[in-house]
Amino acid sequence: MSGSDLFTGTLDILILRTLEAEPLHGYAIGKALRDRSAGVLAVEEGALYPALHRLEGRSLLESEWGRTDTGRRAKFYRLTAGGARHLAAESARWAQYSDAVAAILGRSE
Amino acid sequence: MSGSDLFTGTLDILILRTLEAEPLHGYAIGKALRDRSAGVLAVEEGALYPALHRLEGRSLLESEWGRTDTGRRAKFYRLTAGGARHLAAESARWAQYSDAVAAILGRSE
DNA sequence: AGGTGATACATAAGTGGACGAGGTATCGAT
DNA sequence: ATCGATACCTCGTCCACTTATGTATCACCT
Repeated sequence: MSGSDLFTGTLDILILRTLEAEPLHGYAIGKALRDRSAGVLAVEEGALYPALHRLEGRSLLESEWGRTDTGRRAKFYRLTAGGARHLAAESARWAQYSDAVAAILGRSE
Repeated sequence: MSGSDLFTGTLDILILRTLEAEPLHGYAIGKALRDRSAGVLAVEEGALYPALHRLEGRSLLESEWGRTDTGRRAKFYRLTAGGARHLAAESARWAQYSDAVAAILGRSE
């Protein structure tokens, strides 16, 4: 409970969503999430890579080794059709869930 | 993965928030959350009671045996000062986090 | 030449919360 | 008398996340 950890279960959707626009390699996904959230979504590597393997194991992602712009070796992940479906479903579930929590917590204004 | 399970870490705040208005007993807390969220927040008893004990162990809650309106024996939980502080902090963290997730997921736009 | 920091991947041990399934007991209603 | 709802509890299991550690390459600085 370091105060900056993720709420379990959200990482998968965040990854899938990040890959919806374009294939990216793992490290770039972590960086993208951190940047786009101004540091709020600080994904630890020890959570990120297992998550990617997990998602690939469920065929929600596919991977392929390649090279970055700067010529570095990296594994690129791409969303599968199943992954897109899963993202849509889980994304809806998250929306419903966070609305419910917000309703309980009450708007802070 | 029943499709209605909680996102780990949110249960504590939901409980604390529910007790902010008035002391309630465990079973009533679960029911309140389920009712106020139209069934979205379905708290299993196997998660609820351990959570209450956990929170009491951290002195965020205090408990006392009593009787319900209908005369049934029940353990009533009350928010402590520390619990209120914890709720405020974690509630803010949740707001920040869910906003970040919403920004990534890009809903409502 | 050596050191540092960022990039890029990976796994292992440990923590801890939620689930599922079981249990006890009381009460009102059928 | 049994059933469903109320009200509590705990145990085993699973699994996501943390922390720590490891490999390796590359740019940059001194």
